[in-house]
Amino acid sequence: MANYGTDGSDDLDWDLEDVVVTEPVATVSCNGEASSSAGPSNSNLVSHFVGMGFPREAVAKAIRENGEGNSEAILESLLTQAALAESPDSPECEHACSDLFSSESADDFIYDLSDSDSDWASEEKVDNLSEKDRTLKLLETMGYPLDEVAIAMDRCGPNASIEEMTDFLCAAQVARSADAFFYDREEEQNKKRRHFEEENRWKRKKEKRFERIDECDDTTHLPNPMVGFGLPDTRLVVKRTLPEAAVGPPYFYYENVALAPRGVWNTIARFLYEIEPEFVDSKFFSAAARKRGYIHNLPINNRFPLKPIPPQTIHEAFPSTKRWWPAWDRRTKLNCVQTATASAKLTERIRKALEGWEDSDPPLKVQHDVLHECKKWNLVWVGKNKAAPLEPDEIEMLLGFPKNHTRGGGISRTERYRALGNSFQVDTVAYHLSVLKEMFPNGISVLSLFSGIGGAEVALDRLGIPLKNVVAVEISEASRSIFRSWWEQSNQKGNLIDISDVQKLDADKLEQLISSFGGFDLVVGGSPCNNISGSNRVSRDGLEGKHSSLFYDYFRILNQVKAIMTKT
DNA sequence: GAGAAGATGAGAGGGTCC
DNA sequence: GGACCCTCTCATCTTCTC
Repeated sequence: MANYGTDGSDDLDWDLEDVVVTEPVATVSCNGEASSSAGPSNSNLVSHFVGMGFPREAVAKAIRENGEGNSEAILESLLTQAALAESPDSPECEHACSDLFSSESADDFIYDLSDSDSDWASEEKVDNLSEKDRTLKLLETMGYPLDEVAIAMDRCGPNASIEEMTDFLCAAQVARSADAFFYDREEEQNKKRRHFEEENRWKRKKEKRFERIDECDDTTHLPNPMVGFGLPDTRLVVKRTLPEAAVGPPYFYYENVALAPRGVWNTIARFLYEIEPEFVDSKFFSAAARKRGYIHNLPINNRFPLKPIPPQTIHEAFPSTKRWWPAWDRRTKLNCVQTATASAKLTERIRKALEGWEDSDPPLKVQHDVLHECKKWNLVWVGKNKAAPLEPDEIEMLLGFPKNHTRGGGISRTERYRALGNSFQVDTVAYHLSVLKEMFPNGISVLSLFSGIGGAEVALDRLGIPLKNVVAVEISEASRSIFRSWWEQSNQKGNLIDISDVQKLDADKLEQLISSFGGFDLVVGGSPCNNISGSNRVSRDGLEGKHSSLFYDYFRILNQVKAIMTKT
């Protein structure tokens, strides 16, 4: 049920709104000649602004002043005109203000007083009060809020008459109403501006789309469902022939977010031998979605999944949540695990929103809002009305890492979330890399760029492929520490070399590494997505962004490795 | 000062309706 | 086919806390 104000202020706002709506027309219509000047050449523009609610004459004037080509300036001018027409100094507003002191209003006060039979109005009691208290009670009985009366008494002094006090209170109310009025007008203007901008945005979008069609179609069509070149237990229907330049050695495997800005995947593919990306959503491998694109030169026949098959639904992954899961939350899979997590304040707001609906489902609006937050932040139900973000160890499980993979060793909770949010989904990657098992029974040498917490290495290890040599390049000290810790704990027999920055990995260093290892069998990595991810609200600059431009280092290093290995 | 917590949209694709 | 709405997204920046 909606709550309405009880102090009468709503009525006041409605009255003012009625006055306001009529004013711009009356004021602007003074320029009657303007309407005829809007010639046929700009009739569409006139219709456009008239459609937004501006008077035709005002539109014509604004077009004359700003020119047809500058629609934003026209809008500004129209908004300014409307604001001036409704300013408190204008005669129209004075009229509106004077209404507040009209006889009708006074009648209301009288009615209130005469009709009052409360104890407050009892003559006997009033007689017993001090002069100040009597004034206060009288004004309150007249309908003024107590706190405002107190302020008025303070400002007007103890000896002020009732008339002086009512003058002060009326003036305060008028001022407040004017504020509300201007706020409303501002809102209305903002609404118009938003509407205008939205329309322009769509226009630009449409134009861009046609421009693109004219030039070349740089759109990447994401498959729906996003199953890549095939899933376990499904018949492979995809056949591909790699360009000659793409054929290994070494094999390479590149990963990034699927939902990149337009043109990004085309550019990546262009640099990586024109190989078609394989777009896969990890929800087909686990209980959480993770839409990623992979470009690789691996065979795609005879892949097999990691065993045991991980939980495929939320309830399989977190059975204890089933008890608390509301029937109206029909999620079976979680959304993409990201680097940030929900705040305690949010989960508190959810709890409070659901309290009071013990015996029935909350209203649809509440359900909708709560579900929106649950999906956005990947919340699960851990108690009555208690939604909670995933714990880091739960995310480790969802992503296919061993329990406590990121825990301890000086790694903070925030660093764990960040590192996990940036990593591979191990089961998905392992499915693609599984074809290497037959080829490298005695072990594999891996150049792991942007290695993070070692998703690729964990996948190879879980596939049973021995890690002979691993050169891991990762800028985050925390991630390097996590990976090295896993390497030591999992009793790896091979060599691990870690390097802190891909930009330090030049041709000389690569030559040195290749000569000591006899070459790399696999170059794997997912370059930073910071400037590509849809979650980035500040610098989604695509492949030219500060972080994501490191893709070109992946390309550079891969080419250098190929060149050096061909030479030797 | 470092780490944690909290607040902050926009862009792109897909679905639905007309 | 276009308009509109909904959903989803490997994040970033500021403020708070210790």
